[in-house]
Amino acid sequence: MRPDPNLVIDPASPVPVYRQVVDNLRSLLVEGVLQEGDTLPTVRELGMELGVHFNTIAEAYRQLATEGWLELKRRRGAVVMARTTPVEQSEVVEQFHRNLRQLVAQGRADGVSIRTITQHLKEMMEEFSA
Amino acid sequence: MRPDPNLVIDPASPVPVYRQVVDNLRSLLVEGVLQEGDTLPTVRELGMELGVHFNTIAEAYRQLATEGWLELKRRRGAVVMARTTPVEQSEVVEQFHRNLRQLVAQGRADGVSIRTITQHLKEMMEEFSA
DNA sequence: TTAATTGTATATGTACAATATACAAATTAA
DNA sequence: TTAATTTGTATATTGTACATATACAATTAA
Repeated sequence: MRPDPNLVIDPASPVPVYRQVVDNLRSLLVEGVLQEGDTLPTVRELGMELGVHFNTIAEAYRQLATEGWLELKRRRGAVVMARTTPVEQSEVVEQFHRNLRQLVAQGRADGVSIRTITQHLKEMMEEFSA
Repeated sequence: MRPDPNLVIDPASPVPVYRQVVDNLRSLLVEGVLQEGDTLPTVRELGMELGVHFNTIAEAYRQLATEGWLELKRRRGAVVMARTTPVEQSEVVEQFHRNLRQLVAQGRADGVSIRTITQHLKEMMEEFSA
């Protein structure tokens, strides 16, 4: 079975397409929407659907394979693997903190109200307890 | 006076340097660390400090000027302007939501624990009520 | 008026993103 | 077993964007 991840990519974004694909899929993997043993669409299928060349998708899959999320076999497509989460490192935490700050700042600058931001942060936290 | 923003840039990051500078400064602007009337370092000063070419800094300043944060005058340097926050738009909010999701996913994939993430999200919220 | 300081404009080298195309492996069907 | 098809891979090419070098223009100060 090939669950359609229903990705949102923005061709106008400064972030390269292959990385948008990586980021989208990583979210689904972390959240468990895509689980061990699931098979992703073929590079050609997903490329067609997103309107980009299949090599761009292949690059994204390779990146996720490097991160330990996927196993790529010829003809069998990309299969989601079991993956052990790395140990928490302070440097990574600091990077996370900086990125979060900048994301919130970007949102506020773009007009997202403090109320809305708070709401989304809260939602995000509640997903964990659930 | 020229407050030193004390920016953190990572030459190894895939995010281009000029955008790292933009993101860092935008945080300081949104948070009010840099306020109306403040003057930023000259492009050559900041470039020297960060070890990049001054044109790279100029590009960042121009970006922030486009966003309405800075006014650039020859010889007078970059001056922080009063800026009216745009009205909240649903599309922007959705983008913010996607970015937040991806940031958290990235963090979890890199080993940041749910506990740590929750802690940072909470901190961020508390900054608003303060 | 002259000199120094600063942002701007243009050109260039380099790296990376995205594609085109040919190839190799694995499955399926005859 | 063999041939055809489906897939990911490898390599080359093209275009775009990042970063720099360098010359220029404007403004301030001496």
